[in-house]
Parts: sequence; structure tokens; C-alpha cells
Amino acid sequence: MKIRKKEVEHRMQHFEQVCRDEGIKLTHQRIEIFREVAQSGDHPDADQVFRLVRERIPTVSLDTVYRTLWLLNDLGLIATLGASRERTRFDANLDIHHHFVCRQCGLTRDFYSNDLDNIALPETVGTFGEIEATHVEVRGICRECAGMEKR
Amino acid sequence: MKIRKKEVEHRMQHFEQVCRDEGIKLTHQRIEIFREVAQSGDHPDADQVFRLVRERIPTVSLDTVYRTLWLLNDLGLIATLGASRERTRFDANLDIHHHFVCRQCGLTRDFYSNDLDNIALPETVGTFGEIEATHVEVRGICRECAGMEKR
DNA sequence: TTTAATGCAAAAGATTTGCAACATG
DNA sequence: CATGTTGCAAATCTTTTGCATTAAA
Repeated sequence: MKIRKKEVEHRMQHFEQVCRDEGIKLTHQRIEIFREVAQSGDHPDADQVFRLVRERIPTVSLDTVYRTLWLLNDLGLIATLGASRERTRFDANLDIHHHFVCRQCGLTRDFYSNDLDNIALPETVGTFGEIEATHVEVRGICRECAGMEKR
Repeated sequence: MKIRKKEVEHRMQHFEQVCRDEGIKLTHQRIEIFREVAQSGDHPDADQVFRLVRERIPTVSLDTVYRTLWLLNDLGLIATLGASRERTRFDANLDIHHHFVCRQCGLTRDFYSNDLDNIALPETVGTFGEIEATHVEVRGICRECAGMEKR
């Protein structure tokens, strides 16, 4: 899935602006790495970005791709899906439930809500495939990481 | 966070029943590995389970923990959080949006909904920490994996 | 020209696999 | 007792890091 040209251009401009503001050098590699993520609607992983960028810059290295993706993430120019940088976590709670996840330490708490269990989805979603489960993920900062327990 | 004893016992019984039904041997290791996940409300990763189980079975190995966790997952006795077995994926879409994720191939599609952007959360969630973002994750099987495009 | 960024190679980390020894049903 | 399961060690795969070289501002 490709993002339309107009939107990609807009994202590129925002990226260049932020880099200039932050005093971050606009290298050939960074521009192409950002462009690949910006024009893809497929939420690629580091290796996929690497392969795509390599078509245009054959000498690019995988570690530069990793460094750049995390840099872009820290600059708020891109985001990670799900609980990033985390390993797979397991859960024996098989009841329908939802999650609060701390973006700092990864702490995850279950919560329940009949309202959320029954939320209506837009029809578009049905066109993607067969829906099996819907769950709400709340991201934030837990009490401990926020220093709330000290007050 | 610990799950209450009654619920843990219930989970253990279900686990033993499923194993018997499936002809899967109830080894000392499997029982303790399942017990650790069943009694933890912290959604541990493989290494955390390994450390906990090792306190009771000092000779247990990490690879047995991995094998067992995936077995339990395949049996539907436990689940993984987020897009399991997947690497970190990146997204340049910074607008508020939600995701449809195929549990088979990992395909991820964005969708939008004002209703979902503004869902009300139960008060309990606020007690976990500071809420920053709420997003809905729909899990299912995409058209291609379901073989829907062939019909 | 100055400083930050890259590529390389190696290290570190996480997860998986082959196989002989062992425990369960 | 037969077969599935374990532990070990090694392999594999992913991600990160140190450092000399190179390129951006």
C-alpha cells in the first residue's frame, strides 16, 4: 500500500523542517530512510526499510537504518506499532479485556469494560478481513514512572 | 501483581484438562511454567518466566520455557500481547488512527473513526497512571490469509 | 573546517534447533 | 516400555556498539 504523493511530500517537508530546527544533518541516508517509511502504508520493520533503501543507496548499512529509525522515533517523526522495543509477553487471562501500557517501563495492566467490548467499528474495517477480536490499548506513563507515588 | 488463588486453581485445572484431551504430557516443567504465567498479572516475557520457574526447578532450561510458552499459546491456553513474534514496525502516520492486524501474516492497516478517538475509559484506568493515547486494535485474518480473494 | 554521521566488523542479545538422555503415560 | 520431552550446546537471527573514515553545514 502506497501513501499518495501529496501526503508524502508533506511528510518530507515536516521531516526536513524538524531536522533543521534540531540541528540534525540531512544526510542522503536519513532522507531516503525517512522517505521509505513515509511513503509506505505497510508499517515496515527495520529490515524491510533496509532492503528498500538499498535499492537506491546500495552502500547503506543495516545499522544506519536502525540508528536512523530510532532517531526519527525520538524526534517524534515516526512511531512504533504496539509495545516497541519489548520482547513478546504472555498472558493467561483469556477473558475479554483491555490494556494500559506504560511507554516508559512497559508495565501492563488489564482492565474491563462492557462498553469497550462492544464498540462499533467503521464498515471499512470489515473489508480488510475477518474480524476476530477488538481490544483497546491505552498508552501512558504509569504512576511509578511519573513519580506520582512520591507525592 | 498476583492473581487470586481461586482463579489460579481454575486456570490450572483447565490447563490440565486441555493437555489430557490433546494427549500432551503433564511434565513437571510444563506445570510450573504454566503456573507462573497463570498466577502473574504482569504479562511476563520468556526470560522472566524462566527466572521464576528456576526458583522451583533449578535445572529448567530457557529453551524449554520458550518451547512450552509457544505450545501453550498454540493450545489457546495463553495469549501473547500485541503483535507477537513480530519485530518492531514503524509508522509515519502521526494522525490519530487505529489498526487492523492480521494474526497470521502481520499485515497491518490503518483506519479512522471519530467515535473511537473519543471513547470513554472506565475510571480505574486513570489510577494506573497518566493517560496519553488510546487506540483500538482489531485482530483478525486478512482477506489474503483467509483465502477470500480467491472466491 | 568542525562536528556529526556512516560503514564496517565485531559484540551482544534473543530465540531456535539437533540430538542423546530421561520421564511420563 | 514406547514415545514425547528435556537439557545441553551450538546455531541462527536480530539489534547494538566502537572506531576510523567520510560528508554535511
